Amino acid sequence: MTDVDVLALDNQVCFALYAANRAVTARYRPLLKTLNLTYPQYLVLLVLWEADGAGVRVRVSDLARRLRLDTGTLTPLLKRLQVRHLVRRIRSDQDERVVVITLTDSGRALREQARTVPGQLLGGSGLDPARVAALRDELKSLLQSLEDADETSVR
Amino acid sequence: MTDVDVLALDNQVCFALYAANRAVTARYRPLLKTLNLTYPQYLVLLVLWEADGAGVRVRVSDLARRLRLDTGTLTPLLKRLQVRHLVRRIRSDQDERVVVITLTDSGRALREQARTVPGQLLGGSGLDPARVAALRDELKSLLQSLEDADETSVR
DNA sequence: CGCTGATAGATTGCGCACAATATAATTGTT
DNA sequence: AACAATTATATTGTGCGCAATCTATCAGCG
Repeated sequence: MTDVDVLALDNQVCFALYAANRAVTARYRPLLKTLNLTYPQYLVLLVLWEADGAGVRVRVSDLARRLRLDTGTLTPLLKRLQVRHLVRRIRSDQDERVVVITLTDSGRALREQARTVPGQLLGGSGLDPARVAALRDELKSLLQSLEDADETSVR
Repeated sequence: MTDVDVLALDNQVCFALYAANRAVTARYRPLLKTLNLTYPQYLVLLVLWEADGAGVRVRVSDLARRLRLDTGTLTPLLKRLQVRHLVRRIRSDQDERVVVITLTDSGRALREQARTVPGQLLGGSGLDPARVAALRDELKSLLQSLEDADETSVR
């Protein structure tokens, strides 16, 4: 492969990622609109629902690590969910630096309405589930590679 | 598959896409920082550089179509590039609704500095070019499927 | 010509993303 | 105990990304 090809490939794959990501979240938008949620808010709730079922306490930093977001994104997002009484933000007694996020009953109840969301997405798109799963695994692998590289370069 | 699996964060392609996209653009950021560009600004310039070489006029709507962005994103972005004298925004004489975007000499010159950007990205990450190319093709195919579905649903 | 509908772009407003910085609490060290 | 370093979250500011709305222009048609 020539240098030119490598340069072009970089641009192509990054743009493909950029465009595909927006196309997919655009596909989510009308579905989540019925729950009055944005896509990042939905992701936060996915983590909270999962932890709630397992009886695990979720701190802001847990959400940050799981979703690869920082507090500049999460704090205002969580405040908006709090205003809507979907979550509570409670400062920990043991360590007063920590804020624990818990679901309210409304937040817990929203899970039932959200159950139908994933199915309506790819199900209604005529996309091959096996190919989609393979793509997901490639993306996870790519993410892992990038994060591993960051780790080692920092040390 | 149980309901729990469907809502599990790790099982979602969309999250993999979302996280991988941000990881890749984060990888671009320090490189583009040396040119004082953001990733969307860089994408706009890629289109302009390409059209400039081919002697093609680029309208705002051309950028919107190519990059899948709307004017609410593009207009302020282009104004910022204009303030920095990288592009000109000229309203067409033939059709006064149209705004044509042209490169200034500085904007054209920036292309040389940008040449080294892509190679440093995935090339320096020890990722297999063939796998990256396959990923690009899958993403393009996904994007195409989603856009085709939108087309038909509109009619 | 005057009207209607379509088209191109701009504007406003909201919600992310993220860098940079700040604040407060905790831990480690001496 | 005093203090430096670390950790957890919050705040501020900038730039997307997109929905909704607006203005101006153009094209078609009686």
